Amino acid sequence: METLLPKFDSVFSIDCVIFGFDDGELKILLIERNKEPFKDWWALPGYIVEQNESIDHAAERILYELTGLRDIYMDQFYTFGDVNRHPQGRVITVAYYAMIRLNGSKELKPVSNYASKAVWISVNDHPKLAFDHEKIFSRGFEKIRNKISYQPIAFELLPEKFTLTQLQQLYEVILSKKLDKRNFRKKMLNYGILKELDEKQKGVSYRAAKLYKFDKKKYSKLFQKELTFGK
Amino acid sequence: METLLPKFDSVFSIDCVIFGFDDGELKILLIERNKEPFKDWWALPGYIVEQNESIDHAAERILYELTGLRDIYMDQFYTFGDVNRHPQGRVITVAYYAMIRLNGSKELKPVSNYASKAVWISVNDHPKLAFDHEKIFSRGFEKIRNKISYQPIAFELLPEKFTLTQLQQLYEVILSKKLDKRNFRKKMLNYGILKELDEKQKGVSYRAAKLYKFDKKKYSKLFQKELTFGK
DNA sequence: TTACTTAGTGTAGAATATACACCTTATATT
DNA sequence: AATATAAGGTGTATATTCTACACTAAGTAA
Repeated sequence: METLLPKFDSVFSIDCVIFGFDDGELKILLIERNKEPFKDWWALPGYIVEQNESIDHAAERILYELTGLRDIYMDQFYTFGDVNRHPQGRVITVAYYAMIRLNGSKELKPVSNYASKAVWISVNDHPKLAFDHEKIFSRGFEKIRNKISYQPIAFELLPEKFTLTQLQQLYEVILSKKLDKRNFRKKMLNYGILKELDEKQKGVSYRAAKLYKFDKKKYSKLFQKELTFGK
Repeated sequence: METLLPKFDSVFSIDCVIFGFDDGELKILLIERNKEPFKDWWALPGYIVEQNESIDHAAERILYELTGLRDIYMDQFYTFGDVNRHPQGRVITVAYYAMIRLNGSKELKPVSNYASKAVWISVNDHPKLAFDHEKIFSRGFEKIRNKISYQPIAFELLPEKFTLTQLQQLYEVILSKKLDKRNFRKKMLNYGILKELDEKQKGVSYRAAKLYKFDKKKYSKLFQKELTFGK
């Protein structure tokens, strides 16, 4: 174990709150640190922004290194800049969230040099986190909870083909409350951004549900109109 | 990697989009730079974050240095981290917005070392800005436009006592559209966050309007309920 | 065939949003 | 005093959206 705390100037880092949905549960990707400080603690995946990369690029890189996934929608949500948030010096971190499809089990890549492992852990049952990562996580969760209320971002978390019940379950875990089935379906179908497929769920031991696809074109038409106060 | 975090020649800065409302116009506070790069250009007020201050503190400090105002509500809205956004090196900037009351003319303090003057300029008619400040400004404007649709933040911009017409004008300039007088009043009064005063406007050459005050207590009760999707 | 489990559907009432025009009141002018 | 001017202030009918609520249909497993 190292004891000497090095001195350094200000550093930028990125931390990622990466959400996945599987088996009715909302999960986040956590790593186990293999370095001081907070060695052996769980933490959000994150790393230093390199000198010649944009912060968006850094976020994508970190996601890629951990999951092998590219071209995932990521959004910056807050920057944490308290003086003492990192015990070794001044580190300001820009937090991003991402939402990715976990089709069954999505294997995680062996992780580079700063983590011994990376796992998907249920948001409702996650361990204590290093640094101020609990704060970052909560804020990220809050962010998607708010966002889902006015933009159906939830599709990012579902497989390409999904049932309305799966969609509703996802809303329910993000919002932490039960929704009415009929009202939910009415509202979703009314948006006109779902395409009904000629296909049904397979491998279930009860009546199979219709599958739907998300219609990206209609989505952008609908939701790029800005929010309005009304006349 | 060892415990030593890499040392980069990176700098954090804060940039502020400071809104004011006066005489029916929405304004922002701009400075004229007296240093290279972008000497003599207009820019958003901003400065380097010091080693031992939080980013929130830095934002407040910058606002104070320019306006002499403290305890103003400021909110971080986005962090800009493109590699080449600053011609002299890597500068990542955290952008904040603030809204302040301009009662008639609010005099600005003589500005410290990085600006020759600071002035209020109408948002609809502002000069070209240095760095990527146009992008920062637009994003900040967008932010308050969205926010005002679900939280009546506009009160920050008005004098303590105001008329409903003033409030409506402010909404109109932020949203860039005309609103219906009766519907606007109905909605605002329904929120229950306005206190009608026993006082009228003075110094106008027509029928004076009733003055209202913003009721902070009722506001927090009402708007701390989070946004919901409904049942 | 029966039991089980989830899929799928409609309607009525409440609340909210929208469209729309005229009289009132205070001041300034003659 | 009378008149002109300019903004203040108000109500109602219609459309739209939100909410609450319960049963039948379809497929699978025993």
